[in-house]
Amino acid sequence: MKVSELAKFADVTSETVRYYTREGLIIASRNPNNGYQEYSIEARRRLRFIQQARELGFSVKQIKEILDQADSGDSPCPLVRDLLSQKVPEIRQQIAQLQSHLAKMETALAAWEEMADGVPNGHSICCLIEEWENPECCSKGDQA
Amino acid sequence: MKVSELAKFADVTSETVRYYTREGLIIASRNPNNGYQEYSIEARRRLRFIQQARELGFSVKQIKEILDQADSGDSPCPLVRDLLSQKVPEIRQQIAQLQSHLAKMETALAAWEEMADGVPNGHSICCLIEEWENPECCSKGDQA
DNA sequence: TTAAAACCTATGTGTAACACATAGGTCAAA
DNA sequence: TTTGACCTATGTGTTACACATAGGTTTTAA
Repeated sequence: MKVSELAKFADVTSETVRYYTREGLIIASRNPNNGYQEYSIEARRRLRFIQQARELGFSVKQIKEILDQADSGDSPCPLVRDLLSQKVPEIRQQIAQLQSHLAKMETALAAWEEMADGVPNGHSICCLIEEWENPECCSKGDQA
Repeated sequence: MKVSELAKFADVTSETVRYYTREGLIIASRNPNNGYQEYSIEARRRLRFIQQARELGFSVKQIKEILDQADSGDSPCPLVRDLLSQKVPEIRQQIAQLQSHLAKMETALAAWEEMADGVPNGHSICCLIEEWENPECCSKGDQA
């Protein structure tokens, strides 16, 4: 199958297929008549594998390592387990950070409901942001 | 103050200070004797503002818009509120996605505890990933 | 049959927010 | 005075593609 056929099959763009091919994650042969890329059923399986691994949070580089290991005949499973258990605490931290952001943003938005819009006055740009950790400046008539 | 002094003050690298300066978020004058960048107290305030806005999840580009608006004498507060209320649902979705990832990863890791490492066998690369949505293939002695 | 539409190719650029390297000028201390 | 720590500008690398360009190929429709 050609690039766009494989792409449609996996619901990605042709660019993505070409990218994975360039990076060596998918192997293609050449149609000698026109130089087009030719993908086999095997390529389709690999692309699905790549998608699942991406969904699990692996980077393209890491997936290449996994595929290379599998291609060389070794079991990639220990590597996969290793990478994944490293990733779990990272994800946890990302979630915690986002939740903290979200809480701050919601607090700020709620506090700003009844605050007037300050005009920049030389020592303050936007008190909404500058005082967002203790939003009180604007409500005291501290405007320009 | 010079680049590295400002950087130390705000606990960022000199590169970051230079980057913000290049992008026009911070304004510096030139020391005519040696061509060095000279930052004022005002620059320090702006840098702190930038850091707080970044912590709130604003992009550098958005912060530039906010600063430009403030510099032109208009209140940036409506813009800030607008951007922030757009951001809240995005963050929510990011959190949901990460939590879904995390759950999948933890399920997979737990299921893999007792599974043998499969060796790639032509129709499977790493069943840990390929079957991670219903992890059962490996436990059935489905190895090479 | 032919011409246009739709595909393919390779190459290069852009994205976000910096980090790092290079090459060379400047300044403070020993 | 020399050495080390600073500064300058410029260019490259990062991630995972998307998009543009220029040109060859294949398919479809008039």
